[in-house]
Amino acid sequence: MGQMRTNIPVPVLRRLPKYRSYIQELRLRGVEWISSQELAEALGLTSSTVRQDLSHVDVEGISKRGYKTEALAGVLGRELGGGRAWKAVVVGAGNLGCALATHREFHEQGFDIRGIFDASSRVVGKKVGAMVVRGMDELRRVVKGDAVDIGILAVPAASAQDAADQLVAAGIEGLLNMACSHIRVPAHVAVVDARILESLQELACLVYLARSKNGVEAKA
Amino acid sequence: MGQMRTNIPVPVLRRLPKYRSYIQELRLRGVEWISSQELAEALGLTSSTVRQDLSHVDVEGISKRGYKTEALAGVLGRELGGGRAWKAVVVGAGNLGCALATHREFHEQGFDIRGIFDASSRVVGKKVGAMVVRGMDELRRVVKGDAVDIGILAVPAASAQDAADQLVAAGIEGLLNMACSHIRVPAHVAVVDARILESLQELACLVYLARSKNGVEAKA
DNA sequence: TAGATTGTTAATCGATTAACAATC
DNA sequence: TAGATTGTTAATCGATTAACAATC
Repeated sequence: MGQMRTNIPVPVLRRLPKYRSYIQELRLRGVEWISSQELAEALGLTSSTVRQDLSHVDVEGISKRGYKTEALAGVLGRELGGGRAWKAVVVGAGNLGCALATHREFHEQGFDIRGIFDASSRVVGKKVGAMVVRGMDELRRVVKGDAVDIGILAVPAASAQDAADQLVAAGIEGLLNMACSHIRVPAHVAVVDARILESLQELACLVYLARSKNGVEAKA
Repeated sequence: MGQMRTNIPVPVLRRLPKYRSYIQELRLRGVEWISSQELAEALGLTSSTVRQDLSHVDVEGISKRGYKTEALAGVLGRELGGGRAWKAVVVGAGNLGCALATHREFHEQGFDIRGIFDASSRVVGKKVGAMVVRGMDELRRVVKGDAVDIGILAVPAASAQDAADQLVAAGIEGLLNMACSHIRVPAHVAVVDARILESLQELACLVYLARSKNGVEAKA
């Protein structure tokens, strides 16, 4: 089984997917070697940061040539996928929940969506890809029975805490919170906030900043 | 018009939405005052961090009582919304694109989706909420005509760069990239990666870490 | 060989935390 | 008043960057 390192600093961990997607692109273009300098330029980092980051990962570069893209792609895939298929369920069968439940890239990256659930009887029974939306009363059985690791929370902010409680009660170990809402869980459950709205707000701040730097007043 | 500060450190900026959603919840519960200590406990921070963070924002606490939730909610809303409606378009009318185009919370938080576009003639004309999917040939006219600020990129990784290029050519100033793919843009265009897959991977790492800490071997 | 590039150690920078006087 | 809590300054911690010997 692939070894996932557990001692990589979070900032590094967050950059690894960036490296991977860029390396993937390079491989498609037939590029076989890449230096820390080139990687840094492409991703907006310093070559120092790149070399430090890659030192956390089981790959060796070669002086004067850099890193082999094939080796990098392999090791980053193993590192990030954790070498295993993670099982997940989606709670909330609105537009976003359905989109996530059928998102191909999740499956390609080792996340296996085992079901989609919704509290509303109006959507229970609806087909979503190859799945059928089930009621929350079935959540526990599926999570326990399939040994599901992760719950993806795609419900409105107002029901996020309630849905989270049910997932935790069902025995889930990790929660991806798509809602823009603070949820509380016991210490043994990991939570990551997807922060879509927050990303949009960050972007708005950046645009605003860029405009004021250029002395341009806001449009309109 | 609301003043958005442009000199707030990024880590602080990223925590502000967390404060806001929690404060929002407190207000619904009728809580009028909150201390830095209580905020810190609820959000998993230190009271020191909370006070430092709030010092970047135009709000004053009162000794022995803390901060007024109403004042906090107001100032955080202004700070994050930027006091203006940002105009955005969505490119990519797959599940994710449609979900984002009709996402209520975006509108509530001051993001006005002015259109949804797709390169495939098979989906052009499809209804998405109150909108109709348009072809990429109309993108430029809409972006220029409506003075659209932001483009939301919800296309497959393989077409992300191409779609980004078209948005940039149309005159967009900021890009929210939902694809797990590295895109390059001119320096005057801001990009924020939504990192959904990455969040899921981070979560998997956390779950893995928690298990190994507890000496529990991976399930199955 | 000479020059480029790695891996790693040391220096810098910035964020978080601790501490405490001011104040309600 | 006495005690709690802010706002802010100083100390600590960790991440990023610079520098450079090793090496291809």
